[in-house]
Amino acid sequence: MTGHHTLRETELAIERQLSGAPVRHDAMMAVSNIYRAAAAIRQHFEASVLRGADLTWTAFVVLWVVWIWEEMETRHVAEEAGISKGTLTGVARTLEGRGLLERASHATDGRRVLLRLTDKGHELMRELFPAFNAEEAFVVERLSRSQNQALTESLRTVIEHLEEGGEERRAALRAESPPPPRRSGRRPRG
Amino acid sequence: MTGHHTLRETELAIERQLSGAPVRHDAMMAVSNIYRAAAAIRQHFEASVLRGADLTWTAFVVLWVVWIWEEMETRHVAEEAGISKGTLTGVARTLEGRGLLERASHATDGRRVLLRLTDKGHELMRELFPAFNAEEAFVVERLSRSQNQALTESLRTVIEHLEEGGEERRAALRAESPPPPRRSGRRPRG
DNA sequence: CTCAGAATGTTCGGGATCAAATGAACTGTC
DNA sequence: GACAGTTCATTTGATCCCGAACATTCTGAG
Repeated sequence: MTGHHTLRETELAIERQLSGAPVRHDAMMAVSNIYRAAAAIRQHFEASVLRGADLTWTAFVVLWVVWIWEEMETRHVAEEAGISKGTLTGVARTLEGRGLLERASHATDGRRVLLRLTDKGHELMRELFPAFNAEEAFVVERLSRSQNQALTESLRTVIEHLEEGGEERRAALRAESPPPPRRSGRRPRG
Repeated sequence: MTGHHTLRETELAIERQLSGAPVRHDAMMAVSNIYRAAAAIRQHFEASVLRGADLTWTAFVVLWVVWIWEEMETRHVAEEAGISKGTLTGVARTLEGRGLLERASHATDGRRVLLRLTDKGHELMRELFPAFNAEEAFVVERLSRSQNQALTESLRTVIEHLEEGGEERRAALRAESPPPPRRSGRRPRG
C-alpha cells in the first residue's frame, strides 16, 4: 500500500475486482497501517539495536518480561509477550542455550516452570534496554505529544475491543460455517 | 503489558531494574501498542475469516496483492506485501501447491517471474475479501470516524519516518559498533 | 484413598521469517 | 563477442509461530 501505487490507483483496482460492491476503505487503511507499522518497527529494531546481540524481536520481548518481573511462570511470560505457550518453549530453549535465561522448578507445583535471567542475561538487558528505548523514541519522533497520546489510546481501544468481543465474534462465525481441520498441527497418534 | 499487571506496576518494575535512569514511557507504550494490536489483529483474522480457507495472514495478503493487480512481478509483490523476497518464494510455493496461484515467465526477461491467480484463486478471493473487509470494520468498530482517521494518519507518519530515516539511523548505529555475524543464515560454501 | 477432570509445559507438523549465499540472466564497455 | 558488474529469484540455516495432541501433575468429589 505504501509501495509503488497511489491510494487512488489501489482503490480503483479494488473496485474493478469487486464490480462496485461497497468497501470500507477507512477500516482497510487503518488495519493495513497497523500491520505495516508493526512490521517496519520490528524490522528496524532487528536491524539496529537487536542486531548486535543477535536477538529477534520476540526473544528480546521474552527477556524483557522476565527481566522486569524477576522470575515468572512460563504461561504468564507467554501471555505478556503475546505468544503461544508452545512458541515460548522454543524461544526459552534458544535463550537458555545462549546462557541468557534459566529454568527453575516451582516449589510446590511440579507442573510449573519458572524463568529467570542469568547474570549474563541481566548484564545484557541493563545495557540493551536503554538503546532499545532510544529507538522507540526515534520511531515516534515525528509525532507530537498529543498525537502520540491519541495513537496509544486508539490502539488500546482496538486491543481491548478484540480482547473483549473477539472470541464471541469468532464463535459466531464458526457457528455459521464450521471450519475444516487445519492443514498443519500435530496429528492424533496411531 | 495488557496482561495481569497494571501500567503503574510495570513502570515501577522498570524503574527498579534501571535504578532511576530516565525512560521514555510514552514512546514505549506507543510502540508496544502498535505491536500488540497488530498481533491481536492477525490472530483474530487467522482464527475467523482465514480459518475456513486455512490461510495464514501472509498468504492472504500475497493473494490479495496479486488479485488486485492481476499479474505482478515477484519483487513487487514482496514489497507490497511487506515481506522479503526470500519469504515470498516460500509462500508462493505453498499457494501454488494449493492451486490458488501460478507462476509465469516474463516475456523478455528470463530472470523475472510473474504471479497471477488461478480461477480457483479468483473465486476464493471474490468470496473471501468481503468477509475480510467486514472483519476489518469490526476491528475499528469502537473508533469514531475522526479517531480512525487520526490513527491511520499517525501510523502513516511512523511508517514514512522509518522508510525515510530508518536506513540512515541503522547505518549510524552500525558505524558505532559493527555487528557480529548473524547466527542464522546461509553459510559460505567450502 | 481413588479416580475423573482440569491445569501446565512440551512435542509435533506445516508453515513463515530474515539475511546472506548462490546461480542464472541481463547490461554495459571494450 | 567476451567479460565485469548488476539484477533477479531461489536456496539455506536458524528461528519463530500456531494449534492440537500429549505426558505429567494437581485437585476435588465421593
